Amino acid sequence: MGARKTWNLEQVDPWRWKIRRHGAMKTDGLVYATEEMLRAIQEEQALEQVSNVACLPGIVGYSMAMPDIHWGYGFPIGGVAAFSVEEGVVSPGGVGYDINCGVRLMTSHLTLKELGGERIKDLVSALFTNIPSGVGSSRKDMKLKDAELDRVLEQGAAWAVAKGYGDPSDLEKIEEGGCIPWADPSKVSAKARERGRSQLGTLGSGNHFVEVGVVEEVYDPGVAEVFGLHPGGITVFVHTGSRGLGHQVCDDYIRILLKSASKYGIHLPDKQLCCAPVESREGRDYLGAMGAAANFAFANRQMITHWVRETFEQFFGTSAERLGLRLLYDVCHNMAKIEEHTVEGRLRKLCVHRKGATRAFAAGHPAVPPVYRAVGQPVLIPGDMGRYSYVLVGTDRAMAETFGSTCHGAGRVLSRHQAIKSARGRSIAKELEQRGVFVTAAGKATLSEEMPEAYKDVSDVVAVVQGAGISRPVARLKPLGVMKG
DNA sequence: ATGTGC
Repeated sequence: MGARKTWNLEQVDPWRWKIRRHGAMKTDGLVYATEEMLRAIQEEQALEQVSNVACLPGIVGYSMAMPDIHWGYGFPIGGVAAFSVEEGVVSPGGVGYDINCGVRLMTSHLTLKELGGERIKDLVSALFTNIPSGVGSSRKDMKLKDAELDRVLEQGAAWAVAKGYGDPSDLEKIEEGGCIPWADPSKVSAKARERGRSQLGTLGSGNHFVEVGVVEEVYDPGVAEVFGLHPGGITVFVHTGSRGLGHQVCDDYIRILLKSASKYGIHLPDKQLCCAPVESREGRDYLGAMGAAANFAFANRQMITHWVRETFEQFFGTSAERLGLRLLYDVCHNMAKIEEHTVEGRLRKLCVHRKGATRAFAAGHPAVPPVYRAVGQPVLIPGDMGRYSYVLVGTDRAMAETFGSTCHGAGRVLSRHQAIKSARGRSIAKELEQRGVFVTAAGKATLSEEMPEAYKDVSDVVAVVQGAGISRPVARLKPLGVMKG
């Protein structure tokens, strides 16, 4: 990656830092972080990636980085960048390998009392039995035929609901209603289809998880009430994406778009930023395939939600309705979407890339479900498995400044390799149990890779987006039991 | 993230 650069960062306020436009940059970079966080970020060369993104044609506003920024393929993880639809580009590196990786949260009528003692262990074990997880996990009983897979890729979560996974009322509580309408299954390669065919309804590995938790603290009682969050209430997080299908789509289109730079005369400071004009054939094809992979991920989370409900029904011997297991919301954190935003007083059509960043639309926005429109979009921020997670809400400031975007999680501080090294000779499961969190994982190295110290303290990340005003805390959740992939 | 790296 070359010699480490000394960054000329200009502090705007305690939460914002500007990278002044230099070299081939077409706009400034804007990093949301505290001074302390910035030191760690600089060592990772993620800031060079923020500058590189600012060099791409048609960028509108700043090349931004959220406080959970770290190094990624081409674009940093935690990156937000918007491009003009007419003159700008779309880039697979700006979305990431796990297309529509995202999080959903369920609330319930259950309280801590009903999960006391050893019960949480049995519940997590039951989830582990009912939801396929781990690297290469598949469902042998469901190898989708091509026509059926096409419907998944076109309809997303609605396909799953039509098949009996969950309730039609779930759909209104998913970003985009759980369906990217411009998805084009015909742009998804045979190889990607083959990988996805038996993986629908599986969790995957790494930081993907199902987590049973409890509402520990409410910061905004009014909004929490609207979201159905009450202190002591049991919640369930589902974090997963588009599995091998989305990975293959990304791989396929990186290969295709690597040829677009010379064809369209785009200067790339880094080949990993390969991209094509939004309105070119290659650009439209990628968006179509990406939308299809996103719909696969929506269907995936919907199916897993159904099995979570079934597991709770078996475990507590009563219906999911009586348990009140209702979907609060489902957010995407690896996506590029065509959205309209007001820029310098003018309404513009933009291709907004959020890679490891969450949409955080404010109250009143038509894309916020009617039930939440008066308060704003729920923003789901999982932390590491030992500490806590947050629910935030979108703000007007986010609309004005970040194209309605905020952070997506804690962000790594140790690489997977470093984490494994530092976990050697320890039992991460035992350490977590001492902190009151029961964990189980499909992969042998997963618990080491995912141990709490491998991540920033998510409360520090949330403090930055709160301080900057681009989202507002509603509640903090504590994990009780986690099933990892 | 990933049928996980050359």
